[in-house]
Amino acid sequence: MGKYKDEKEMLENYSSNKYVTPDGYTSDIAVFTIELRYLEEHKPPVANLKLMLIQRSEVDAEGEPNIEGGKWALPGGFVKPHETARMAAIRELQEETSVKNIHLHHFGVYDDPGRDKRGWIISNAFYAIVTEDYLLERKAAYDAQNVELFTWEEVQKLQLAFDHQKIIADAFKMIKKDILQTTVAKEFLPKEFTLSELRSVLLLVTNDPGIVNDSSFVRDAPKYPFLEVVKDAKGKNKTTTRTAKRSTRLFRYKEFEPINSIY
Amino acid sequence: MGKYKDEKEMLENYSSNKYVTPDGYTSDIAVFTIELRYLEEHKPPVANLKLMLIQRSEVDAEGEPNIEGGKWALPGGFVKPHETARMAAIRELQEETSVKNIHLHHFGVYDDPGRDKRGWIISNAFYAIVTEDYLLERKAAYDAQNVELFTWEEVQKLQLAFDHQKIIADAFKMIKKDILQTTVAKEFLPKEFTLSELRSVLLLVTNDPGIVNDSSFVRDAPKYPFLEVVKDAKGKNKTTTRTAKRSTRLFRYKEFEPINSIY
DNA sequence: TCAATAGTGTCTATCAGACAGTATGAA
DNA sequence: TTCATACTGTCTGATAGACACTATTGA
Repeated sequence: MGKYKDEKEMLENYSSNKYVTPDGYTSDIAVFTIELRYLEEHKPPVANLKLMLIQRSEVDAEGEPNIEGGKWALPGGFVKPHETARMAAIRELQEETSVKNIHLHHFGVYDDPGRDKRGWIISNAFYAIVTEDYLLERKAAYDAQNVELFTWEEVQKLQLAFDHQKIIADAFKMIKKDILQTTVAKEFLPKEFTLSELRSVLLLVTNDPGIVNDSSFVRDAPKYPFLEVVKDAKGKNKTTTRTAKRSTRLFRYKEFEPINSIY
Repeated sequence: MGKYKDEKEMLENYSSNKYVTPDGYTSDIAVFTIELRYLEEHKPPVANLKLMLIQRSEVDAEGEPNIEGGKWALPGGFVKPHETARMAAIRELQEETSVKNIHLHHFGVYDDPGRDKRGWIISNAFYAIVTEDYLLERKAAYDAQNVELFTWEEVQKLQLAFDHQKIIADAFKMIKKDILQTTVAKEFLPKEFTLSELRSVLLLVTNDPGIVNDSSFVRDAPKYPFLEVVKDAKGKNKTTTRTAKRSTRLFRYKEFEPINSIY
């Protein structure tokens, strides 16, 4: 028989000192936006996939030199006790961009020993999708130098903090895959959108002829099981003229995720 | 100016005591196997997706009552410093099943506060795929009571340790999705396999008519861009009679992962 | 021979890609 | 009227699902 009489007593005597434990548990968030630029009236938008980065300050709150100061990095921070990594990511996003109710997707854990000079620090990587207006609004509130949107090509040229170059490469890979294989594209679009708007998002990540050819796309898209045309009270198709002079149908996503087999 | 003259000095004074840190960082592995049972000679096998669980001992090495003792659980354990969660998973798998070079896929992080009574303990969940013979061999070496293979239906009836019920539910969901959307099915099959063997794996996770209908499947499968027929030295199709009296073609996977769009 | 699995042939409806052509409405 | 975008029509070849049929071989 052991020295504890039951599990309760055993738990009270449990100490994490028995094990070496991590020095920190963090969440980093790759905040994506697709700029849907309506360059001219009554024209479909031009799309651009961009990532938000912040420039780390040279000194911390106490005036000490900041770790990886001056470099560009993903927003994020330490997970507090009684929080999950996801909760921390949501909190950090609110603190840093005042964005709520956002699509947050966990896509990896980064725990290479040596990824952070401060010690054994584990990062949970999420990507978030934010509409452009949120970020533009928010950017004004910041020191303009500190927050910037970058395309993948631009990111590659930057000096990034920690292993964020790797995290960001994975984030772009994942989001491009997810746009094609899930219905996340909806997070980049208004609730009700035209087919040309959807198409401009998809063209960022594929050159499939069925999407490149606009008449094939408009023929097939209304049959997708996860899309539906928006009707008004009288049962007529709801339309807009923001992408063309001729009024065009609006679509929305249904609440359901298809799974597409490779076989 | 701060009290440290450079980053080096600052790092030397960095202490993780500034933050509350996790009490443990672990990896848990959902070890799957597909029993391909060749019930009769010259017949296609019957497939069954099973998960390996271990029964936690009532007392630990020191004779103390073990946390969640007696319950069934995923194999796994603490990540050591200078290890990644993946390295720990590989190590635990070797220690517990002596299995090497196995397909390991990270599919989630479980960090709900309160998921482990011992404190703030984070688990990285992986699924692994192991051929049946590995496990059968290994099972003999264990106390027979301790290791068992379970189907999803069987798992649901068990009392499981920690939040392993949730992790396992996610694991089954993920592996079923991955079998259809990636080429992991190959991990369940011999290097060279017949179409009926592949079909019996796929039938576990789909009832798509193109796979259910055997003649449609054999017509289309040779055209899949990630499959190829195995040729012998003379350029003739390599065959086997393990699934039929008539000799049948062998296939193998090519080194490439297709991505299938829902659009 | 029969039974069981592998594989082929064929029919029909649908679909994909290409592209021509029509509809609409602001300028 | 022109032009750009939103659609519709149509042609052709490929594909999907269904299912009948042939091939092979051990028992």
